[in-house]
Amino acid sequence: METTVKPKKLARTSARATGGSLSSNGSGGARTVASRPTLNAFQLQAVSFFVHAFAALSLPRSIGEIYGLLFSTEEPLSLDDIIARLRISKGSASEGLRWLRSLGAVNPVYLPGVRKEHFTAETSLRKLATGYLRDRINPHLENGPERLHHLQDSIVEGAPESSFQKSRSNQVAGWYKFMGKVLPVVKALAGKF
Amino acid sequence: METTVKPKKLARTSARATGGSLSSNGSGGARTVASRPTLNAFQLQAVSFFVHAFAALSLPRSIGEIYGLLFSTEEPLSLDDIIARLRISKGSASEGLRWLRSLGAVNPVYLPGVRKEHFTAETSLRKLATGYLRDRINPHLENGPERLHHLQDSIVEGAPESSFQKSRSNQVAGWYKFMGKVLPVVKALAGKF
DNA sequence: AATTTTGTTCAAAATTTCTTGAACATTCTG
DNA sequence: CAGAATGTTCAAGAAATTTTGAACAAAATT
Repeated sequence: METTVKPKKLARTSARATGGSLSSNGSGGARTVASRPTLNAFQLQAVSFFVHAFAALSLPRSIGEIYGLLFSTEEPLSLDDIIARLRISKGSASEGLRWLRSLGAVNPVYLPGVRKEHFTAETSLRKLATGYLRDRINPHLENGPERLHHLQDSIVEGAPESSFQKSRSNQVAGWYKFMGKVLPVVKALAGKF
Repeated sequence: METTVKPKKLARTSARATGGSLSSNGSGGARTVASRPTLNAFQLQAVSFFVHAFAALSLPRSIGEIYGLLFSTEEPLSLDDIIARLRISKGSASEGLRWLRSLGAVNPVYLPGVRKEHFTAETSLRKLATGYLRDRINPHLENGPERLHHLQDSIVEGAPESSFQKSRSNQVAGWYKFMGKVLPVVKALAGKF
């Protein structure tokens, strides 16, 4: 009957196989510009790995797939390469690439004489962490001071509960201070990897 | 035309007002055990605050609401108190409370002579962070070594791309080391708030 | 033991998020 | 410039998650 607590994502149904229809190719990857729509064993593992890892951050599978493919491929790949290899739609690939690019998780590569834009994966943890914090965490922290003020302004001076409420407000203020302390440390540590 | 990048959640439609139908009550909160279904200004702000904050972690709004209510209420509240005040279903309240409890974000309070289980919010950042890391992050890190091995095992020794693939594997190994370094530091810093 | 109180579970409904695919915009090539 | 190549956008469909509500289980009271 499973009486144990199961704090995962409150999920109940959940299920979306990592598989799909990614064909594997004995060995070959891309050559100069790549175009053959198969993944080698390493690429398959990498895609699976990053789909899982990105899911931990509640990011869509397509983004994990794209990053995993680029991470595991030495040659720069174009939008069409990605579409052909991962069998995802143009729309997903385009939006996914944009997201990764804005984060700094993917680098454009200029290939002389080649029209299509090509990309490789950024693997510097410092850059990845910085980009993620900048795009996904900071936006939530920025209006922090304002939100804290809202909280403080809603306290009725003199009311019996005001003392309790003030201590809670201070608690929140402390959390913001914590974020201010911990984020730089994380970035500094990330720089070493 | 907004040509600027907008890496948020890839959301396009999105919209679910924070408001809802939480009635505000001039001043009064709960008395001893609470049961009047209104929120004071401070509680309203707190609920809004935590719904927003939890959303940053992709957690459902009901969980943010419950934690926000408990955080902003001095008296312990029961399941029915929460339902009445937040106007959410029994199911949501029950599952949300279970999730918060298993994380350690909510503490059961024993009130002599009272049947219903009552709860207060845990506000120690150390406990909150520890619980979150334990329940949401560690599970993803635990099978890390195994996943890393899969990656390494898929490398074909001697193949021209094996050198590249090995360097990528090492990259991943480094990331796991980073997590091993940074998590303890975060916990240690959290202890001070 | 029957009844009431309290809390959990889960199928169905509501909502949100993601993917697709085709239309559109833009840039390059001949 | 016309046509082709490349890439973006977004409405509609598909899929996943969250919420609801009622049935069920467990514990306490009479």
